[in-house]
Amino acid sequence: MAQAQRITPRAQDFSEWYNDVIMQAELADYSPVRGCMVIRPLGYRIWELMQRALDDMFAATGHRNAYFPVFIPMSFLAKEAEHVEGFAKEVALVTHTRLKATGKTGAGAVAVDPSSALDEPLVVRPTSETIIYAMFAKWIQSYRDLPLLLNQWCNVVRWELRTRLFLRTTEFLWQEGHTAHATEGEAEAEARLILGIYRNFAEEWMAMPVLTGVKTDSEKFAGALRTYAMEALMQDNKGLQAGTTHNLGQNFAKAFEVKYQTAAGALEHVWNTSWGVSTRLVGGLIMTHSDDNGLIAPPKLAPVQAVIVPIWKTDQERSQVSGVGDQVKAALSKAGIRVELDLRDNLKPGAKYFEWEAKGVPLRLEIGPRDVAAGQVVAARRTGGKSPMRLEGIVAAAPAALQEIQAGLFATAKQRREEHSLRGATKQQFLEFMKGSGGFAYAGFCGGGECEAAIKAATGATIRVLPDPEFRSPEAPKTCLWCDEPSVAEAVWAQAY
RNA sequence: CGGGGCGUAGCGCAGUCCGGUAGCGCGUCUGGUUUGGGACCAGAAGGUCCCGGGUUCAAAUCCCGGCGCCCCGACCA
Repeated sequence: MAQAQRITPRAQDFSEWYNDVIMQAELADYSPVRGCMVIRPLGYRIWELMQRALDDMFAATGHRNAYFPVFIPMSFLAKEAEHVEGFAKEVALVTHTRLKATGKTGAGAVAVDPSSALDEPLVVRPTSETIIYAMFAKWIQSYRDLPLLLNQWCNVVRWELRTRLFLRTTEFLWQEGHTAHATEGEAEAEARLILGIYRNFAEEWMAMPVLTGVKTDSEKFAGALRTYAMEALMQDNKGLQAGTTHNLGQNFAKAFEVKYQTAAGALEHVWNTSWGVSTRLVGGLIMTHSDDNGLIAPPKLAPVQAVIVPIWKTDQERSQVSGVGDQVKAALSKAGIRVELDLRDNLKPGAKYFEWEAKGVPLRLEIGPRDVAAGQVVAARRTGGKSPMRLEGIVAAAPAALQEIQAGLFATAKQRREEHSLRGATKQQFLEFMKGSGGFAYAGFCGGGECEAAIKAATGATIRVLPDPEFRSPEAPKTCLWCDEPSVAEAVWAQAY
């Protein structure tokens, strides 16, 4: 009996499981360059579906897309003090513009042409605040030019020491929104608005429950006044920062002289925001839903939402079930479902089941001679369960099943998160929690960076977020988890990616 | 950047300790029989054994030096 390669079970080794799922679902592959990955068609399709949904939401709230260059003058990065410090250790530089042939063969056939050194090296963007606000300075003169609401979809490079497919790669894809406003209040409202969009996207499209809130100083974006984030809990009970929005205050406006004239005639610096989500979301999607059989894609983001697997013995049966398969495919396709009909005859049906399961397809429709005779298909859900589905009502029943799967994934993930959340713990309980299964621990925080650092040193856990009101515990904690001084805010702690 | 593991056919591995002409499973190709949960038979193709140097009559195997990748920790979305 031929057995394809198995996926390492989650319980045995979560990291290996994660890599196995990606490889077997053919979402991505390692590149010849360390820390970089190739996103394969199936993985890229998920990203495209994410892009489309988010892009529509950005557009609906008045944002427009633009594109800024990948190369940034090195001097730009130095203009905002905190920002440089944050990124200096991980920027890639372009220092030369030419190679030359050496006349040798093999690896030494080309070499850097020393005469082509750039006077000022170019930074490969790790993020685009500097180049974008340099341009904003040109474009913004009057309060009539505000707000300026831009977004760009692009790649960025951060020279990470330790990489993981989708979660942290040297080059990754993302969107970065950049806005300029007349007042602090408007910038603050923008940062909160986008955080809400991110949360909505995570919950409604990814079926991934998130906590939202504000980051502490030690975790905020380099150069920001305040950073907001959404945080999700993965199946290994580690937190994942899934998106951030920043109120940049006037830090960059001052560094890049982005000024506007008010209605009263005064000259003032603008207030900026920036915000982003990346291909890391694909990693979050994988680690939220998938199981030991492979990927589970939430229907709304599944590249293939339904696959039809015909089953036959004789040629006559084959043409019969294929014919019905064609009809079902056409009908579902017309109903807006992304559907495939798997007519390969070199694989037995069972082999196809395993393959499509590994690839995360939410709904499988099996059609055999007995089903044709009965006027039905057998509908198997990726999340478990098989049941007959009448052919006549299939254009309604299939979308309904997909909706149920989508809702079920969210409910399951949310329940798991709650089961791995600890509220009102003592210091001792907290330590045991972090040493044990881990998860989100809610506790009082004195606001001191020393306590934050001490807890990180002791447990590896960091404050993921000071949660927004709707996520806070019914009763506010009165004292700091670590030092017992009065608590200034409830904090959510977790070991995180 | 430290610790661990690994580098042999497209993929997963054995062979390395103890040197002697390159193996297994899966996949691929051809033909046939199959198909309601990973098909079977027969045949075939496919390898700079990570790279460089050394020892030896002889190196995947021993010695020296590199490189790469994965996993774990410190730093980060």
